[in-house]
Amino acid sequence: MAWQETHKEQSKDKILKSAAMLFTHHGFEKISIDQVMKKAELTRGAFYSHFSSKSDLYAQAISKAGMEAYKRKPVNCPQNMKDFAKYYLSKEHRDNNYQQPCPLAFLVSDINQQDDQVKEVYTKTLKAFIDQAQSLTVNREIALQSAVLMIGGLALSRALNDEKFSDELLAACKVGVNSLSNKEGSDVS
Amino acid sequence: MAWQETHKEQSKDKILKSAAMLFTHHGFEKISIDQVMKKAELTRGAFYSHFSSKSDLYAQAISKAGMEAYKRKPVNCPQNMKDFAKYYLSKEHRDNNYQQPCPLAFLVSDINQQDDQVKEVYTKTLKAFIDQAQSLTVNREIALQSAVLMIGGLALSRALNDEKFSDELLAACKVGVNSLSNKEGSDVS
DNA sequence: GTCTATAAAGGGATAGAC
DNA sequence: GTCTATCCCTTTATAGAC
Repeated sequence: MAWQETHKEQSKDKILKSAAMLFTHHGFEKISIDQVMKKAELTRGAFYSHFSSKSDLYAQAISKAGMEAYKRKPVNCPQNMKDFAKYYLSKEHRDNNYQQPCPLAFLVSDINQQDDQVKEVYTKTLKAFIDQAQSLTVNREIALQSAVLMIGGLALSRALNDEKFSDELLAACKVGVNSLSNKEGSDVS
Repeated sequence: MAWQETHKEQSKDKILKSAAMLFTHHGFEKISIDQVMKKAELTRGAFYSHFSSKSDLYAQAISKAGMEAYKRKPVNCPQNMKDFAKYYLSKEHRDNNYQQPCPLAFLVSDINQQDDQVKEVYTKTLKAFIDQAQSLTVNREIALQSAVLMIGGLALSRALNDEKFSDELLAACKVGVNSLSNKEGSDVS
């Protein structure tokens, strides 16, 4: 028999999904609890039956967004680094055309301002991201460098108001990830 | 005869210096105009004689912090990419031990939430950063990749609550920048 | 130009009815 | 568990004296 969500679990899930999207796109400070609850089709007062604070919501929302994307799932995940980078470093991802963009890139400099619960969740998510990269390249150092090129490249590209420059940056990062993967095996550092 | 700052220019300069440090360390939203003015040893009311809004201050503060660091200055700037990366990807930089850290890394995901004036200033600063990198590596694509490894690596390292992991990430980025520089000339992609 | 005082708005969190 | 109403604090921005 299929899993039945209770009413409370459904509400919490809607709040988390709304929060993940809003926070990722606009950052922690720019989004109010009221906006999150409105998007979840609830009212402010109901919020504290599910979460102890706005910060608690932030941590759980990042966890949900990140773990759904990077938890080991053999099906429906990229089969090599080139595909991973192409998907990740796309203009669509940069231009908010993914429904749930990657919180690692979109929120990277937000995290340092938050409490330890949030930092913990972010750290776990980055580790999952790097595990996924490492499963595609074997070499850990290359996985780390590729992760920085992808997450850092996407984050930087989003901060620019010069589209040509931003495109150039994304392209250079894709080339960088590909050449890192290609050199693997050829030299053992 | 030496340059004489007027009283007004001195005040504005103190405000900008205070704002650059506070914003870079704590982000735009976490810092109030009051905090900036207190650090500059002035009061809130005086603020609007110098700036039209908090956002205006943000743009000018980022510009000051960034341009002082990356405007072409033949003296006192790194002579090769390895030294540049060593200085930039240091634990001291990550751990807030530089008086004026790099706004490109510390604020990267903050910028997308701001108005176009701020994005414009950030874009100019990144271009100056990349020009400096390019003057040390010649090849533009390598300069772009090195910039992402440095800025993205530093930004990511600051978001983690696992110090060993963070150290490992910084180290991998340093290695990455160095191997990019070393391969230059050897292959013409 | 700088100060004190205050207007005006927004948002986190809580109280109590249903 | 969810609702409405509200407390309370912070913060941006402005007014007016000096």
